[in-house]
Amino acid sequence: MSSFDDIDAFEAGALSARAMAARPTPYLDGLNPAQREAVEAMDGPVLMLAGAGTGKTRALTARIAHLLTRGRAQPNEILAVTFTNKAAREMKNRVSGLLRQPVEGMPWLGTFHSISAKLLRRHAELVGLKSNFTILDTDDVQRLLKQLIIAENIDDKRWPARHLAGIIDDWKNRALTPDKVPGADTDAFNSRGPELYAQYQRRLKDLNAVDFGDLLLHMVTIFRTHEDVLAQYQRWFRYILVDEYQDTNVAQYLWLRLLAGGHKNICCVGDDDQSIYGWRGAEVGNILRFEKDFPGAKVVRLEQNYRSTPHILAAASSVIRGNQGRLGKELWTDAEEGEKLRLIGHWDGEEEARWVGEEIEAMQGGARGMRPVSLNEMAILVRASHQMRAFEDRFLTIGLPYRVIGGPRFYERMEIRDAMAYFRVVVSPDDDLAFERIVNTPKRGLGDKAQQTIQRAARANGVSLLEGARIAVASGEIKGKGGAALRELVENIDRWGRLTGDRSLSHVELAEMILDESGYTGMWQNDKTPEAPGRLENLKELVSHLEEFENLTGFLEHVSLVMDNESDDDSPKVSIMTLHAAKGLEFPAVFLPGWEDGLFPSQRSMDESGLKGLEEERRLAYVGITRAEELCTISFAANRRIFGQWQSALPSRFIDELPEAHVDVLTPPGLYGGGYGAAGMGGSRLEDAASSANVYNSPGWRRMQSRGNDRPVSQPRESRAPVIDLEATSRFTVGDRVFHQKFGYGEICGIEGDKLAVAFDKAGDKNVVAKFISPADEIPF
DNA sequence: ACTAAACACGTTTTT
DNA sequence: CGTGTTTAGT
Repeated sequence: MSSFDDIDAFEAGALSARAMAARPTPYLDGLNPAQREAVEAMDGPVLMLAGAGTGKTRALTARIAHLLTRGRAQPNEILAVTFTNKAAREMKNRVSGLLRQPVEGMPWLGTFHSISAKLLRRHAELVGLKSNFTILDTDDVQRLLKQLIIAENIDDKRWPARHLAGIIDDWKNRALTPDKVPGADTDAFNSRGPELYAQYQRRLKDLNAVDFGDLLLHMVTIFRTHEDVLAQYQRWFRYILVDEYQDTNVAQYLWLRLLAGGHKNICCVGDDDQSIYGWRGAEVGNILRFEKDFPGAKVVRLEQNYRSTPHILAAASSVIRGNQGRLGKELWTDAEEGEKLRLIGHWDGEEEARWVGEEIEAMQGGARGMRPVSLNEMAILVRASHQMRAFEDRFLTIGLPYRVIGGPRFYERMEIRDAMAYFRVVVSPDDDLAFERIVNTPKRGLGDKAQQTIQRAARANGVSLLEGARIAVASGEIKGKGGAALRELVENIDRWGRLTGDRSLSHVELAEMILDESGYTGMWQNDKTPEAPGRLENLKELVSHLEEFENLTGFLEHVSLVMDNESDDDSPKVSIMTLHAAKGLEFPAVFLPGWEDGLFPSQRSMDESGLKGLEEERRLAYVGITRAEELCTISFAANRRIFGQWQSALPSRFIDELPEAHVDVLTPPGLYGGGYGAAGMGGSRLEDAASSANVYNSPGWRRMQSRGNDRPVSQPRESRAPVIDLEATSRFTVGDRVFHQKFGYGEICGIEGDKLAVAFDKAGDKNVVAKFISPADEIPF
């Protein structure tokens, strides 16, 4: 609602622009020649091919600083697009750091989605929407599609909504509106795909809603059909910068090409070797084709790596060499040799987790003559999120602090979505999806029958569900207990809605009031399940997040687009995340577990996309290795429990592609002499080495031996960790009822040192560090 | 209408 | 194995 109003203000900037031309350029100091070239080539198309750790963000931010300092553009005339909110945030911070002033005036630095949302709110009417449209998340989308599928009498067992959601998303990524779906795709979803897609779009329009894909696609449509609007923005955005260009899909590509079409001042930064989002529509082709799309483009290669040791770089480039059709880059560094990569095989996934835990503790203490490494400097990068559990379980029992990045998202939790639905209904009373979600949560005695009555009343009168409910109550169609509860709900929503404009009540207080008076918090307070306290805790956190926003509307917009949860807790913790989530990050010490064929490279990826899939997996391996600055440890397990079934696997084929000269092989005797069956059978020399080398030079192994493998279960008194927090245990006695964040409720059956033996109701017997346990009656709220 | 118990199903990766 | 979803029983 703001940025375009200052279009005139900018014209007045010409004078100050001239004044700025003479300004110093400290941000250029310390750039290498390639970076400098990319920064100083301001006009015309530029492709910056930036390998991992080559100072890409530095060059990008310096370029923005340069454009501003040279007076080429005002802060609000630069369009800078990233993929993640994290990247956008970082860029904002770094630009303001360079300029030594806040860049509040860069409203067009953000993700494709957030910028598109901003634009679409201005021009919504051009695609038949109102500017206060709601942005649906995947959950909303699937519920909507399910309704459509059922209404069409399609068996939603055989044709699940999530499947259709995937197909439609794919079409949108390829910028295909329902009328443009190609003939080859018409057999999708039992031949009903295109038809359902069209219906879905109509339904979205009725609901005044969009999904993620629409944010981009609607803007592309508007740019294509309204020359004046496009021209306006082509003039307005004088310079365009794009981060992670290798990850753009067709819709994003068109979006960019349209906007850059006038002056062609577009600078794309990317690395074809780090393209890992092909499965969600990213087209590596976009980056490979850049010079054709923008003739005369300047191509700059950033190849000097400032992040990793030569060993790490050698391993990374040895792996990525296996891919065809690369633009070709060779990373080099001035850094010291450092340590070789380490490779270790384990008997099973649990042992792997145990070993990594020991190793992390050893490194914290400064093992192998290496400096002590803080937990913040270590990360475990997995292929698939289900691998995280083994590590979480292990770290929980030994009391090793960890943080999961990108795990189950805060805003995707049920209680948060419920609370948000309440806010949505209050802010926009015709948000039917939100109303549907909360009408019987908490239980108000409104079952299927009552809800159908509401639907009918709404449809018959052409009004929203909320109004339908009002009518159904007034006409006496819904009577009794449910009717009374529904009347109260409707009146409450009205009242809360009036209070949004009330100055004497802050939106935070209003939110608390809504959750309280609706009976929603009460519902969880009365809930006896183990997760209820956690949910109440989350609601509390939600309310506290609200304080950072002006009002409920601003908060809702933020949440629908910025689904990431940055935690402000910076106490030292090991990070656990997927390889995808790790892109763009770096850590002194990196663990890469689960290098087994089928898991990594993922079988599914290879089945679905063949060689292309395998190559993307290989790029993922490249991304993983290049996250490491000093030490990179790769591991695999011979056996893994998946779906409750034990399965054995071969070491990843990527292990064969590691350069022997740069890798140390460690092996625990659990595998020695054939324990790891298939290793010797025609595998690579590294694999052979992995089953025969000894491991006694590994500090993690030494610790493992001296303590016994199942330390927490039968810990010898003598070898107990020196720091025992007896205070933590003193508040408990045997027989107490206690609560644990992950394991739920239980009863103490033993105390030893700072550990408690607890018989959990659901999770069974566990030994847990006392600081993770609280008395059962000391539960939040 | 709500609860408990059986049951199927699934694990990439995300704005 | 764990979760979420459908079914049968109150």
